Amino acid sequence: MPCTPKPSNQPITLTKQAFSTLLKSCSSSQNQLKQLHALLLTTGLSIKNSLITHLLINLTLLGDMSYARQLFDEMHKPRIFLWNTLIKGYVKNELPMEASSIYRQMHVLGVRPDPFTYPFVVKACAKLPELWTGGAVHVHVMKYGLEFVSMVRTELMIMYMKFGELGSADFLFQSVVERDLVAWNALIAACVQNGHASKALGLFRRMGVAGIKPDAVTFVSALSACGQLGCLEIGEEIYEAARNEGIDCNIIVENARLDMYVKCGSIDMARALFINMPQKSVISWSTMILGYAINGESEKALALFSGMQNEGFLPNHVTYLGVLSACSHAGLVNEGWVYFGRMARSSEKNFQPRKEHYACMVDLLGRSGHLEKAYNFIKSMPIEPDAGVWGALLGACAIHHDVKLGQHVADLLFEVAADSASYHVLMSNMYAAAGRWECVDKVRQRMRKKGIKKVAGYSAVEFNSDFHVFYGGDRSHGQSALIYEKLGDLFEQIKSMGYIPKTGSVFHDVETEEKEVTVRTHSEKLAIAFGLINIRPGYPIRVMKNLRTCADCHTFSKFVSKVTMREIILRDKIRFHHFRNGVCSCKDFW
DNA sequence: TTAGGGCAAC
Repeated sequence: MPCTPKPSNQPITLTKQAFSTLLKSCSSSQNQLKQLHALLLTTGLSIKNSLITHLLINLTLLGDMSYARQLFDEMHKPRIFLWNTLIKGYVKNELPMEASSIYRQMHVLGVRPDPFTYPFVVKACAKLPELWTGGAVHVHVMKYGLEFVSMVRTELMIMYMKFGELGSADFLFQSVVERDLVAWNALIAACVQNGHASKALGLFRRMGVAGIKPDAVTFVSALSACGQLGCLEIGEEIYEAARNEGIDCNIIVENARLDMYVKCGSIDMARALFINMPQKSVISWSTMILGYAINGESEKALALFSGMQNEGFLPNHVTYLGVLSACSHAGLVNEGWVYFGRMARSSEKNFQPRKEHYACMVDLLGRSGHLEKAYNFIKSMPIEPDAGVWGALLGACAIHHDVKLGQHVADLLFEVAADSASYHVLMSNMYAAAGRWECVDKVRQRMRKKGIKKVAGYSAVEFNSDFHVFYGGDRSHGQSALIYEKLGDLFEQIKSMGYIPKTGSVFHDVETEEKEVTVRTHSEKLAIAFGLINIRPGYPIRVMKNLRTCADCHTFSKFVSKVTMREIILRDKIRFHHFRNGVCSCKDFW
Protein backbone atom coordinates (compact mmCIF):
# COMPACT_ATOMS: atom_id res chain seq x y z
CA MET A 1 0.00 0.00 0.00
CA PRO A 2 1.42 3.41 -0.91
CA CYS A 3 1.46 5.82 1.95
CA THR A 4 0.84 9.51 1.36
CA PRO A 5 0.31 11.47 4.55
CA LYS A 6 -1.96 14.46 4.28
CA PRO A 7 -0.52 17.96 4.83
CA SER A 8 -0.80 18.79 8.52
CA ASN A 9 -2.96 21.89 8.02
CA GLN A 10 -5.96 19.79 7.04
CA PRO A 11 -8.46 18.69 9.69
CA ILE A 12 -7.29 15.55 11.40
CA THR A 13 -9.66 12.73 11.94
CA LEU A 14 -7.29 9.82 12.02
CA THR A 15 -7.65 7.33 14.82
CA LYS A 16 -4.89 5.50 16.65
CA GLN A 17 -5.82 2.40 14.75
CA ALA A 18 -5.35 4.26 11.48
CA PHE A 19 -1.94 5.53 12.56
CA SER A 20 -0.87 2.09 13.48
CA THR A 21 -1.85 0.78 10.05
CA LEU A 22 -0.16 3.71 8.33
CA LEU A 23 3.03 3.22 10.28
CA LYS A 24 3.22 -0.40 9.27
CA SER A 25 2.71 0.45 5.62
CA CYS A 26 5.29 3.22 5.30
CA SER A 27 8.26 1.48 6.79
CA SER A 28 10.33 2.03 3.67
CA SER A 29 10.62 5.80 3.64
CA GLN A 30 12.28 8.01 6.20
CA ASN A 31 10.46 11.13 5.06
CA GLN A 32 7.06 9.52 5.23
CA LEU A 33 7.83 8.32 8.75
CA LYS A 34 8.89 11.78 9.83
CA GLN A 35 5.79 13.37 8.33
CA LEU A 36 3.62 10.82 10.01
CA HIS A 37 5.30 11.46 13.33
CA ALA A 38 4.76 15.20 12.94
CA LEU A 39 1.14 14.56 12.05
CA LEU A 40 0.76 12.32 15.05
CA LEU A 41 2.02 15.06 17.36
CA THR A 42 -0.56 17.57 16.04
CA THR A 43 -3.48 15.26 16.79
CA GLY A 44 -3.12 15.50 20.53
CA LEU A 45 -3.83 11.79 20.69
CA SER A 46 -2.07 10.22 23.61
CA ILE A 47 0.65 8.33 21.83
CA LYS A 48 0.65 4.73 22.78
CA ASN A 49 3.92 2.92 23.28
CA SER A 50 3.02 0.50 20.55
CA LEU A 51 2.93 3.34 18.00
CA ILE A 52 6.26 4.73 19.13
CA THR A 53 7.62 1.23 19.07
CA HIS A 54 6.66 0.78 15.44
CA LEU A 55 8.17 4.12 14.63
CA LEU A 56 11.38 3.34 16.46
CA ILE A 57 11.75 -0.07 14.85
CA ASN A 58 11.22 1.36 11.39
CA LEU A 59 13.66 4.20 11.96
CA THR A 60 16.38 1.81 13.13
CA LEU A 61 15.77 -0.37 10.08
CA LEU A 62 16.16 2.67 7.84
CA GLY A 63 19.34 3.62 9.66
CA ASP A 64 18.15 7.02 10.92
CA MET A 65 19.55 6.54 14.39
CA SER A 66 19.67 10.22 15.32
CA TYR A 67 15.94 10.58 14.74
CA ALA A 68 15.32 7.34 16.58
CA ARG A 69 17.39 8.64 19.48
CA GLN A 70 15.50 11.93 19.52
CA LEU A 71 12.22 10.06 19.70
CA PHE A 72 13.57 7.83 22.44
CA ASP A 73 14.86 10.75 24.52
CA GLU A 74 11.43 12.40 24.43
CA MET A 75 9.84 9.39 26.03
CA HIS A 76 9.00 9.15 29.67
CA LYS A 77 10.33 5.98 31.27
CA PRO A 78 10.70 3.84 28.17
CA ARG A 79 10.08 0.14 28.66
CA ILE A 80 12.90 -2.37 28.46
CA PHE A 81 11.75 -3.41 25.00
CA LEU A 82 12.44 0.08 23.72
CA TRP A 83 15.90 0.17 25.27
CA ASN A 84 16.55 -3.16 23.56
CA THR A 85 15.27 -1.83 20.25
CA LEU A 86 17.53 1.21 20.41
CA ILE A 87 20.61 -0.83 21.35
CA LYS A 88 19.86 -3.29 18.57
CA GLY A 89 19.49 -0.40 16.13
CA TYR A 90 22.89 1.00 17.05
CA VAL A 91 24.54 -2.41 16.65
CA LYS A 92 22.89 -3.07 13.28
CA ASN A 93 23.97 0.35 12.07
CA GLU A 94 27.58 -0.26 13.12
CA LEU A 95 27.54 2.20 16.02
CA PRO A 96 28.85 0.06 18.89
CA MET A 97 30.05 3.03 20.95
CA GLU A 98 26.57 4.50 21.01
CA ALA A 99 25.09 1.11 21.85
CA SER A 100 27.37 0.68 24.83
CA SER A 101 26.75 4.22 26.00
CA ILE A 102 22.98 3.66 25.92
CA TYR A 103 23.51 0.48 27.90
CA ARG A 104 25.58 2.40 30.44
CA GLN A 105 22.81 4.98 30.75
CA MET A 106 20.33 2.19 31.30
CA HIS A 107 22.57 0.67 33.93
CA VAL A 108 22.98 4.00 35.74
CA LEU A 109 19.22 4.57 35.77
CA GLY A 110 18.77 1.14 37.28
CA VAL A 111 16.65 -0.21 34.43
CA ARG A 112 16.58 -3.97 34.77
CA PRO A 113 17.78 -5.74 31.60
CA ASP A 114 15.89 -8.76 30.30
CA PRO A 115 17.19 -11.83 28.43
CA PHE A 116 16.81 -9.95 25.13
CA THR A 117 19.08 -7.09 26.19
CA TYR A 118 22.45 -8.80 26.39
CA PRO A 119 22.83 -10.50 23.03
CA PHE A 120 23.06 -7.07 21.44
CA VAL A 121 24.98 -5.36 24.20
CA VAL A 122 27.62 -8.09 24.02
CA LYS A 123 27.67 -7.91 20.24
CA ALA A 124 28.34 -4.18 20.56
CA CYS A 125 31.17 -4.85 23.04
CA ALA A 126 32.76 -7.27 20.57
CA LYS A 127 32.99 -4.41 18.08
CA LEU A 128 34.71 -2.03 20.50
CA PRO A 129 38.48 -1.63 20.28
CA GLU A 130 39.07 -2.97 23.80
CA LEU A 131 37.77 -5.94 25.75
CA TRP A 132 37.45 -3.86 28.88
CA THR A 133 33.76 -2.91 28.48
CA GLY A 134 32.86 -6.43 27.39
CA GLY A 135 34.42 -7.87 30.53
CA ALA A 136 32.40 -5.51 32.72
CA VAL A 137 29.24 -6.44 30.83
CA HIS A 138 29.99 -10.12 31.38
CA VAL A 139 30.00 -9.42 35.12
CA HIS A 140 26.57 -7.75 34.80
CA VAL A 141 25.30 -10.77 32.88
CA MET A 142 26.27 -13.00 35.76
CA LYS A 143 24.83 -10.59 38.32
CA TYR A 144 21.45 -10.82 36.62
CA GLY A 145 21.76 -14.60 36.28
CA LEU A 146 21.56 -14.46 32.50
CA GLU A 147 24.78 -16.29 31.67
CA PHE A 148 22.93 -19.47 30.81
CA VAL A 149 20.76 -17.84 28.18
CA SER A 150 21.98 -19.60 25.06
CA MET A 151 22.24 -16.51 22.87
CA VAL A 152 23.99 -14.44 25.51
CA ARG A 153 26.51 -17.23 25.94
CA THR A 154 27.08 -17.53 22.20
CA GLU A 155 27.66 -13.80 21.85
CA LEU A 156 30.07 -13.81 24.81
CA MET A 157 32.04 -16.61 23.19
CA ILE A 158 32.17 -14.72 19.90
CA MET A 159 33.35 -11.63 21.76
CA TYR A 160 36.19 -13.48 23.53
CA MET A 161 37.25 -15.08 20.26
CA LYS A 162 37.37 -11.69 18.61
CA PHE A 163 39.80 -10.51 21.29
CA GLY A 164 41.88 -13.68 21.04
CA GLU A 165 40.77 -14.93 24.47
CA LEU A 166 40.24 -18.49 23.33
CA GLY A 167 40.54 -19.80 26.89
CA SER A 168 37.56 -17.76 28.08
CA ALA A 169 35.58 -18.79 24.99
CA ASP A 170 36.34 -22.45 25.65
CA PHE A 171 35.40 -22.11 29.30
CA LEU A 172 31.97 -20.85 28.27
CA PHE A 173 31.69 -23.60 25.68
CA GLN A 174 32.45 -26.39 28.11
CA SER A 175 29.58 -25.65 30.49
CA VAL A 176 26.82 -27.21 28.50
CA VAL A 177 23.89 -25.20 27.27
CA GLU A 178 21.53 -26.14 24.52
CA ARG A 179 22.89 -24.99 21.24
CA ASP A 180 20.74 -24.87 18.17
CA LEU A 181 21.87 -24.74 14.57
CA VAL A 182 22.15 -20.95 14.47
CA ALA A 183 24.27 -20.88 17.63
CA TRP A 184 26.69 -23.45 16.16
CA ASN A 185 26.86 -21.51 12.91
CA ALA A 186 27.54 -18.25 14.71
CA LEU A 187 30.37 -19.84 16.67
CA ILE A 188 31.98 -21.55 13.72
CA ALA A 189 31.76 -18.38 11.64
CA ALA A 190 33.36 -16.36 14.44
CA CYS A 191 36.29 -18.80 14.53
CA VAL A 192 36.83 -18.51 10.80
CA GLN A 193 36.53 -14.74 10.81
CA ASN A 194 39.11 -14.40 13.55
CA GLY A 195 41.66 -16.71 11.99
CA HIS A 196 41.03 -19.83 14.06
CA ALA A 197 40.33 -22.10 11.13
CA SER A 198 41.34 -25.40 12.67
CA LYS A 199 39.23 -24.62 15.71
CA ALA A 200 36.35 -23.98 13.32
CA LEU A 201 36.79 -27.39 11.71
CA GLY A 202 36.97 -28.96 15.17
CA LEU A 203 33.64 -27.38 16.08
CA PHE A 204 32.20 -28.46 12.72
CA ARG A 205 32.98 -32.09 13.61
CA ARG A 206 31.72 -31.76 17.20
CA MET A 207 28.50 -30.36 15.88
CA GLY A 208 27.87 -33.59 13.97
CA VAL A 209 28.66 -35.59 17.11
CA ALA A 210 26.19 -33.44 19.05
CA GLY A 211 23.53 -34.45 16.56
CA ILE A 212 22.95 -31.09 14.93
CA LYS A 213 22.62 -31.31 11.16
CA PRO A 214 24.68 -28.63 9.40
CA ASP A 215 23.05 -26.47 6.74
CA ALA A 216 24.38 -24.41 3.83
CA VAL A 217 25.55 -21.65 6.18
CA THR A 218 27.65 -24.15 8.17
CA PHE A 219 29.24 -25.54 5.02
CA VAL A 220 30.16 -22.08 3.81
CA SER A 221 32.14 -21.46 7.00
CA ALA A 222 33.71 -24.92 6.90
CA LEU A 223 34.85 -24.45 3.29
CA SER A 224 36.17 -21.04 4.17
CA ALA A 225 38.18 -22.59 7.03
CA CYS A 226 39.70 -25.09 4.58
CA GLY A 227 40.73 -22.24 2.32
CA GLN A 228 42.42 -20.50 5.22
CA LEU A 229 44.32 -23.65 6.17
CA GLY A 230 45.00 -24.67 2.59
CA CYS A 231 43.60 -28.18 3.04
CA LEU A 232 42.22 -29.14 -0.34
CA GLU A 233 41.42 -32.79 0.40
CA ILE A 234 39.43 -31.99 3.53
CA GLY A 235 37.66 -29.20 1.66
CA GLU A 236 36.68 -31.58 -1.11
CA GLU A 237 35.39 -34.10 1.44
CA ILE A 238 33.33 -31.41 3.13
CA TYR A 239 31.82 -30.31 -0.16
CA GLU A 240 31.00 -33.94 -1.01
CA ALA A 241 29.35 -34.30 2.37
CA ALA A 242 27.20 -31.27 1.65
CA ARG A 243 26.09 -32.78 -1.65
CA ASN A 244 25.39 -36.14 -0.05
CA GLU A 245 23.30 -34.59 2.67
CA GLY A 246 21.15 -32.88 0.10
CA ILE A 247 22.25 -29.38 1.03
CA ASP A 248 21.17 -26.74 -1.43
CA CYS A 249 24.58 -25.67 -2.73
CA ASN A 250 23.61 -22.12 -3.64
CA ILE A 251 25.83 -19.44 -5.07
CA ILE A 252 27.24 -18.59 -1.64
CA VAL A 253 28.39 -22.18 -1.09
CA GLU A 254 29.87 -22.32 -4.59
CA ASN A 255 31.67 -19.02 -4.06
CA ALA A 256 33.12 -20.34 -0.80
CA ARG A 257 34.25 -23.46 -2.67
CA LEU A 258 35.77 -21.33 -5.43
CA ASP A 259 37.66 -19.32 -2.83
CA MET A 260 38.87 -22.54 -1.23
CA TYR A 261 40.35 -23.79 -4.52
CA VAL A 262 42.01 -20.41 -5.05
CA LYS A 263 43.49 -20.35 -1.54
CA CYS A 264 44.79 -23.89 -1.99
CA GLY A 265 46.61 -22.82 -5.13
CA SER A 266 44.47 -25.16 -7.19
CA ILE A 267 43.88 -22.63 -9.91
CA ASP A 268 42.85 -25.23 -12.50
CA MET A 269 40.05 -26.53 -10.27
CA ALA A 270 39.00 -22.97 -9.56
CA ARG A 271 38.89 -22.16 -13.27
CA ALA A 272 36.86 -25.29 -14.06
CA LEU A 273 34.35 -24.50 -11.33
CA PHE A 274 34.14 -20.85 -12.32
CA ILE A 275 33.37 -21.70 -15.95
CA ASN A 276 30.68 -24.18 -14.94
CA MET A 277 28.99 -22.15 -12.25
CA PRO A 278 25.29 -21.90 -13.11
CA GLN A 279 25.19 -18.46 -11.58
CA LYS A 280 27.91 -15.90 -10.93
CA SER A 281 27.99 -12.79 -8.78
CA VAL A 282 30.47 -9.96 -8.48
CA ILE A 283 31.99 -11.99 -5.63
CA SER A 284 32.62 -14.97 -7.94
CA TRP A 285 34.37 -12.71 -10.45
CA SER A 286 36.40 -10.89 -7.79
CA THR A 287 37.46 -14.19 -6.21
CA MET A 288 38.64 -15.55 -9.53
CA ILE A 289 40.45 -12.33 -10.47
CA LEU A 290 42.29 -12.26 -7.16
CA GLY A 291 42.91 -15.98 -7.55
CA TYR A 292 44.71 -15.46 -10.85
CA ALA A 293 46.60 -12.51 -9.37
CA ILE A 294 48.04 -14.33 -6.35
CA ASN A 295 48.77 -17.43 -8.42
CA GLY A 296 50.94 -15.42 -10.80
CA GLU A 297 48.59 -15.32 -13.81
CA SER A 298 48.19 -11.57 -14.01
CA GLU A 299 47.26 -11.42 -17.70
CA LYS A 300 44.36 -13.78 -17.07
CA ALA A 301 43.26 -11.69 -14.11
CA LEU A 302 43.16 -8.55 -16.25
CA ALA A 303 41.43 -10.35 -19.12
CA LEU A 304 38.79 -11.62 -16.70
CA PHE A 305 38.27 -8.07 -15.47
CA SER A 306 37.35 -6.99 -19.00
CA GLY A 307 35.27 -10.13 -19.38
CA MET A 308 33.13 -9.41 -16.37
CA GLN A 309 32.35 -5.92 -17.59
CA ASN A 310 31.47 -7.27 -21.02
CA GLU A 311 28.98 -9.54 -19.32
CA GLY A 312 27.42 -6.58 -17.58
CA PHE A 313 28.83 -7.04 -14.05
CA LEU A 314 29.81 -3.91 -12.19
CA PRO A 315 33.18 -4.21 -10.39
CA ASN A 316 33.37 -3.03 -6.77
CA HIS A 317 36.24 -2.00 -4.53
CA VAL A 318 37.27 -5.61 -3.89
CA THR A 319 37.39 -6.33 -7.62
CA TYR A 320 39.77 -3.40 -8.01
CA LEU A 321 41.92 -4.77 -5.21
CA GLY A 322 42.31 -7.94 -7.26
CA VAL A 323 43.12 -5.98 -10.40
CA LEU A 324 45.72 -3.80 -8.66
CA SER A 325 47.30 -6.76 -6.97
CA ALA A 326 47.51 -8.51 -10.37
CA CYS A 327 49.50 -5.50 -11.59
CA SER A 328 51.58 -5.47 -8.43
CA HIS A 329 52.56 -9.15 -8.56
CA ALA A 330 53.66 -8.77 -12.17
CA GLY A 331 55.30 -5.36 -11.90
CA LEU A 332 52.84 -3.81 -14.39
CA VAL A 333 53.35 -0.21 -13.29
CA ASN A 334 51.70 1.53 -16.26
CA GLU A 335 48.64 -0.72 -16.19
CA GLY A 336 48.36 -0.15 -12.45
CA TRP A 337 48.20 3.61 -12.96
CA VAL A 338 45.49 3.19 -15.59
CA TYR A 339 43.22 1.14 -13.31
CA PHE A 340 43.92 3.31 -10.29
CA GLY A 341 43.16 6.41 -12.34
CA ARG A 342 39.90 4.85 -13.50
CA MET A 343 38.87 4.42 -9.85
CA ALA A 344 39.99 7.86 -8.74
CA ARG A 345 38.21 9.59 -11.63
CA SER A 346 34.97 7.82 -10.93
CA SER A 347 32.20 9.99 -9.60
CA GLU A 348 30.73 7.14 -7.57
CA LYS A 349 31.62 7.17 -3.91
CA ASN A 350 31.80 3.40 -3.80
CA PHE A 351 34.55 3.48 -6.40
CA GLN A 352 36.86 5.93 -4.68
CA PRO A 353 40.21 4.32 -3.80
CA ARG A 354 40.49 3.25 -0.17
CA LYS A 355 43.57 2.73 1.98
CA GLU A 356 44.01 -0.83 0.71
CA HIS A 357 44.11 0.42 -2.88
CA TYR A 358 46.74 2.99 -2.00
CA ALA A 359 48.75 0.27 -0.25
CA CYS A 360 48.53 -1.83 -3.40
CA MET A 361 49.81 1.04 -5.53
CA VAL A 362 52.64 1.78 -3.10
CA ASP A 363 53.56 -1.90 -3.23
CA LEU A 364 53.51 -1.84 -7.04
CA LEU A 365 55.62 1.32 -7.31
CA GLY A 366 57.98 0.38 -4.51
CA ARG A 367 58.59 -3.16 -5.59
CA SER A 368 59.38 -1.98 -9.10
CA GLY A 369 62.04 0.29 -7.62
CA HIS A 370 60.20 3.63 -7.78
CA LEU A 371 60.70 4.39 -4.10
CA GLU A 372 60.62 8.18 -4.37
CA LYS A 373 57.48 8.04 -6.48
CA ALA A 374 55.86 5.75 -3.94
CA TYR A 375 56.78 8.12 -1.12
CA ASN A 376 55.41 11.16 -2.94
CA PHE A 377 52.31 9.18 -3.83
CA ILE A 378 51.66 8.58 -0.12
CA LYS A 379 52.25 12.24 0.61
CA SER A 380 49.62 13.17 -1.99
CA MET A 381 46.93 10.89 -0.52
CA PRO A 382 43.61 12.60 0.21
CA ILE A 383 43.06 10.19 3.12
CA GLU A 384 45.29 9.46 6.10
CA PRO A 385 47.73 6.61 5.28
CA ASP A 386 47.57 3.67 7.67
CA ALA A 387 50.10 1.04 8.69
CA GLY A 388 49.35 -1.03 5.59
CA VAL A 389 50.36 1.84 3.30
CA TRP A 390 53.61 2.66 5.15
CA GLY A 391 54.32 -1.05 5.60
CA ALA A 392 54.20 -1.55 1.83
CA LEU A 393 56.84 1.14 1.39
CA LEU A 394 59.01 -0.25 4.17
CA GLY A 395 58.88 -3.63 2.44
CA ALA A 396 60.02 -2.02 -0.79
CA CYS A 397 62.86 -0.22 1.02
CA ALA A 398 63.99 -3.58 2.39
CA ILE A 399 63.99 -5.17 -1.07
CA HIS A 400 65.91 -2.28 -2.65
CA HIS A 401 68.25 -1.70 0.31
CA ASP A 402 67.26 1.93 0.81
CA VAL A 403 68.04 2.16 4.50
CA LYS A 404 67.79 5.94 4.64
CA LEU A 405 64.23 6.13 3.36
CA GLY A 406 63.40 2.93 5.25
CA GLN A 407 64.40 4.52 8.53
CA HIS A 408 62.25 7.54 7.85
CA VAL A 409 59.30 5.34 6.86
CA ALA A 410 59.76 3.19 9.94
CA ASP A 411 59.54 6.27 12.17
CA LEU A 412 56.23 7.20 10.56
CA LEU A 413 55.04 3.59 10.60
CA PHE A 414 55.63 3.12 14.30
CA GLU A 415 53.46 6.13 15.02
CA VAL A 416 50.49 4.15 13.74
CA ALA A 417 51.58 0.58 14.52
CA ALA A 418 54.00 0.71 17.44
CA ASP A 419 53.59 -2.90 18.52
CA SER A 420 53.54 -4.76 15.24
CA ALA A 421 55.87 -7.76 15.30
CA SER A 422 56.03 -8.18 11.54
CA TYR A 423 57.04 -4.56 10.86
CA HIS A 424 59.79 -4.78 13.46
CA VAL A 425 61.06 -7.93 11.81
CA LEU A 426 60.85 -6.31 8.40
CA MET A 427 62.95 -3.43 9.65
CA SER A 428 65.47 -5.74 11.27
CA ASN A 429 65.74 -7.67 7.99
CA MET A 430 66.27 -4.45 6.09
CA TYR A 431 69.22 -3.55 8.36
CA ALA A 432 70.57 -7.08 8.17
CA ALA A 433 70.53 -6.99 4.38
CA ALA A 434 72.51 -3.75 4.49
CA GLY A 435 74.93 -5.21 7.02
CA ARG A 436 73.88 -2.65 9.64
CA TRP A 437 74.14 -5.05 12.54
CA GLU A 438 74.19 -2.35 15.21
CA CYS A 439 70.74 -1.25 13.98
CA VAL A 440 69.53 -4.84 13.93
CA ASP A 441 70.49 -5.04 17.59
CA LYS A 442 68.64 -1.85 18.37
CA VAL A 443 65.43 -3.16 16.83
CA ARG A 444 65.79 -6.41 18.75
CA GLN A 445 66.33 -4.57 22.01
CA ARG A 446 63.31 -2.44 21.36
CA MET A 447 61.24 -5.55 20.72
CA ARG A 448 62.45 -7.16 23.94
CA LYS A 449 61.70 -3.99 25.88
CA LYS A 450 58.18 -3.73 24.50
CA GLY A 451 57.53 -7.43 24.88
CA ILE A 452 56.89 -7.90 21.17
CA LYS A 453 57.16 -11.56 20.25
CA LYS A 454 58.05 -12.75 16.78
CA VAL A 455 55.62 -15.06 15.05
CA ALA A 456 57.25 -18.46 14.61
CA GLY A 457 57.49 -19.47 10.96
CA TYR A 458 55.98 -22.79 10.01
CA SER A 459 55.05 -24.75 6.92
CA ALA A 460 52.25 -27.27 6.61
CA VAL A 461 51.51 -30.08 4.18
CA GLU A 462 48.25 -31.96 3.87
CA PHE A 463 48.57 -35.71 3.46
CA ASN A 464 45.81 -38.32 3.79
CA SER A 465 43.41 -35.68 5.12
CA ASP A 466 45.86 -34.89 7.91
CA PHE A 467 47.80 -31.72 8.44
CA HIS A 468 51.54 -32.02 9.03
CA VAL A 469 53.14 -28.91 10.48
CA PHE A 470 56.89 -28.21 10.49
CA TYR A 471 58.89 -25.51 12.25
CA GLY A 472 62.46 -24.53 11.37
CA GLY A 473 64.90 -27.23 12.54
CA ASP A 474 61.98 -29.34 13.69
CA ARG A 475 62.74 -32.95 14.65
CA SER A 476 59.46 -33.75 16.32
CA HIS A 477 57.82 -35.40 13.32
CA GLY A 478 57.59 -39.21 13.33
CA GLN A 479 59.42 -39.37 10.00
CA SER A 480 62.16 -36.92 10.97
CA ALA A 481 65.04 -39.31 10.25
CA LEU A 482 63.69 -40.01 6.77
CA ILE A 483 63.00 -36.33 6.12
CA TYR A 484 66.53 -35.23 7.04
CA GLU A 485 68.01 -38.06 4.99
CA LYS A 486 65.93 -36.99 1.99
CA LEU A 487 66.95 -33.39 2.52
CA GLY A 488 70.63 -34.41 2.52
CA ASP A 489 70.16 -36.29 -0.76
CA LEU A 490 68.42 -33.31 -2.32
CA PHE A 491 71.24 -30.94 -1.36
CA GLU A 492 73.77 -33.32 -2.94
CA GLN A 493 71.80 -33.52 -6.16
CA ILE A 494 71.06 -29.84 -6.60
CA LYS A 495 74.54 -28.68 -5.64
CA SER A 496 75.89 -30.61 -8.58
CA MET A 497 73.43 -28.66 -10.71
CA GLY A 498 74.71 -25.31 -9.54
CA TYR A 499 72.72 -24.57 -6.38
CA ILE A 500 74.65 -22.30 -4.04
CA PRO A 501 73.10 -21.77 -0.61
CA LYS A 502 72.31 -18.12 0.08
CA THR A 503 72.81 -18.40 3.77
CA GLY A 504 72.95 -14.68 4.44
CA SER A 505 69.81 -13.71 2.58
CA VAL A 506 67.20 -12.50 4.99
CA PHE A 507 65.28 -9.90 3.03
CA HIS A 508 61.91 -11.13 4.12
CA ASP A 509 59.91 -12.17 7.12
CA VAL A 510 62.03 -15.15 7.94
CA GLU A 511 61.84 -14.36 11.63
CA THR A 512 63.03 -17.25 13.84
CA GLU A 513 64.77 -18.89 10.96
CA GLU A 514 67.23 -16.20 10.14
CA LYS A 515 70.41 -17.72 11.48
CA GLU A 516 72.83 -19.14 8.94
CA VAL A 517 72.94 -22.60 10.41
CA THR A 518 69.19 -22.99 10.23
CA VAL A 519 68.76 -22.02 6.59
CA ARG A 520 69.28 -25.64 5.62
CA THR A 521 66.38 -26.72 7.79
CA HIS A 522 63.89 -23.96 7.13
CA SER A 523 60.38 -25.20 7.64
CA GLU A 524 59.46 -25.17 3.93
CA LYS A 525 62.44 -27.39 3.09
CA LEU A 526 61.34 -29.94 5.69
CA ALA A 527 57.78 -29.76 4.38
CA ILE A 528 58.93 -30.31 0.78
CA ALA A 529 61.05 -33.30 1.81
CA PHE A 530 58.09 -34.75 3.68
CA GLY A 531 55.89 -34.25 0.61
CA LEU A 532 58.41 -35.97 -1.67
CA ILE A 533 58.55 -38.99 0.64
CA ASN A 534 54.80 -39.38 1.06
CA ILE A 535 52.79 -37.83 -1.73
CA ARG A 536 52.19 -40.07 -4.73
CA PRO A 537 54.24 -39.27 -7.83
CA GLY A 538 52.37 -37.14 -10.32
CA TYR A 539 50.63 -35.12 -7.63
CA PRO A 540 51.88 -31.65 -6.74
CA ILE A 541 53.36 -30.97 -3.32
CA ARG A 542 51.43 -28.18 -1.65
CA VAL A 543 53.17 -26.29 1.12
CA MET A 544 51.43 -23.59 3.15
CA LYS A 545 53.67 -21.15 4.95
CA ASN A 546 52.46 -18.57 7.47
CA LEU A 547 55.20 -16.01 6.67
CA ARG A 548 57.03 -14.99 3.54
CA THR A 549 59.51 -17.44 2.16
CA CYS A 550 63.18 -16.60 1.93
CA ALA A 551 65.31 -16.30 -1.21
CA ASP A 552 67.23 -19.48 -0.43
CA CYS A 553 64.11 -21.60 -0.07
CA HIS A 554 62.84 -20.09 -3.31
CA THR A 555 65.98 -21.13 -5.18
CA PHE A 556 66.01 -24.51 -3.46
CA SER A 557 62.42 -25.16 -4.55
CA LYS A 558 63.22 -24.31 -8.16
CA PHE A 559 66.10 -26.75 -8.25
CA VAL A 560 64.15 -29.47 -6.46
CA SER A 561 61.21 -29.15 -8.85
CA LYS A 562 63.64 -29.77 -11.71
CA VAL A 563 65.63 -32.60 -10.22
CA THR A 564 62.59 -34.52 -8.95
CA MET A 565 60.28 -33.63 -11.85
CA ARG A 566 57.62 -32.72 -9.27
CA GLU A 567 55.45 -29.66 -9.14
CA ILE A 568 55.81 -27.73 -5.88
CA ILE A 569 53.13 -25.23 -4.92
CA LEU A 570 54.19 -22.95 -2.10
CA ARG A 571 51.72 -20.55 -0.52
CA ASP A 572 53.42 -17.84 1.51
CA LYS A 573 51.88 -15.00 3.42
CA ILE A 574 50.89 -13.01 0.39
CA ARG A 575 51.03 -15.14 -2.77
CA PHE A 576 51.62 -18.50 -4.43
CA HIS A 577 54.77 -19.82 -6.05
CA HIS A 578 54.25 -22.65 -8.54
CA PHE A 579 57.60 -24.35 -9.17
CA ARG A 580 57.75 -26.46 -12.31
CA ASN A 581 60.87 -27.81 -13.98
CA GLY A 582 63.18 -25.30 -12.32
CA VAL A 583 61.03 -22.23 -12.97
CA CYS A 584 58.72 -20.32 -10.65
CA SER A 585 55.41 -18.79 -11.73
CA CYS A 586 56.41 -15.55 -10.02
CA LYS A 587 59.27 -15.19 -12.51
CA ASP A 588 61.44 -14.38 -9.48
CA PHE A 589 59.60 -11.10 -8.96
CA TRP A 590 58.18 -11.22 -5.43
C1' DT B 1 2.10 -6.80 24.77
C1' DT B 2 5.20 -6.18 20.65
C1' DA B 3 10.86 -8.79 20.00
C1' DG B 4 16.39 -11.98 19.43
C1' DG B 5 21.08 -14.94 16.58
C1' DG B 6 24.54 -17.55 11.56
C1' DC B 7 27.23 -17.57 5.46
C1' DA B 8 31.08 -16.03 0.32
C1' DA B 9 35.72 -12.05 -2.42
C1' DC B 10 39.46 -7.66 0.86
